[in-house]
Amino acid sequence: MRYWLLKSEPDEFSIEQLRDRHTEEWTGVRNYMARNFLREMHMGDQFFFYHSSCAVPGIVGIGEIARVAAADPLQFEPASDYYDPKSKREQPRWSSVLTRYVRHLQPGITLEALRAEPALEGFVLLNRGNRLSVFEVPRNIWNTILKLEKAKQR
DNA sequence: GCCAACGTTGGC
DNA sequence: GCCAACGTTGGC
Repeated sequence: MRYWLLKSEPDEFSIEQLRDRHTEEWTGVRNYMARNFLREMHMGDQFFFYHSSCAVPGIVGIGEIARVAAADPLQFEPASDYYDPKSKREQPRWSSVLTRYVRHLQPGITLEALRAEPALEGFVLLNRGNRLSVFEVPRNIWNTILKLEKAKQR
């Protein structure tokens, strides 16, 4: 099993919405590196749900992959912001996975707190200028972040 | 709202 | 295939 991080602006789609709907198609990824990661995901892989471009950015919860990548339906919807007129149905350019809610982190781990943790030095998320919205989380980093969550419960 | 970082586009 | 211009992301 592999671990991932998925970013979303909570104004667009939040962890609360994923909790309420149980599952949701993770659409709208329009970057080739991010898309390639989506295509590597397996059923049961877990991911950190990250809230970006908001008052307190950070990791807010955990989800899992409920279905492997398939054609992102929005690329064929002319009315969608994510419409891609160059994508062909015979060979779709963009992919989406089905995500399922697992749990909130309690408490969430803010970007500020992540940056303050020496063990996380070198984690892609914290790299200067990182804009990728989908990437892998190494197992040791995953475990470190879960330990941080536990430590903050005391 | 600013701006650094960086991916993408398109002219050549 | 190079690379300048442009657009987007995302923290602050």
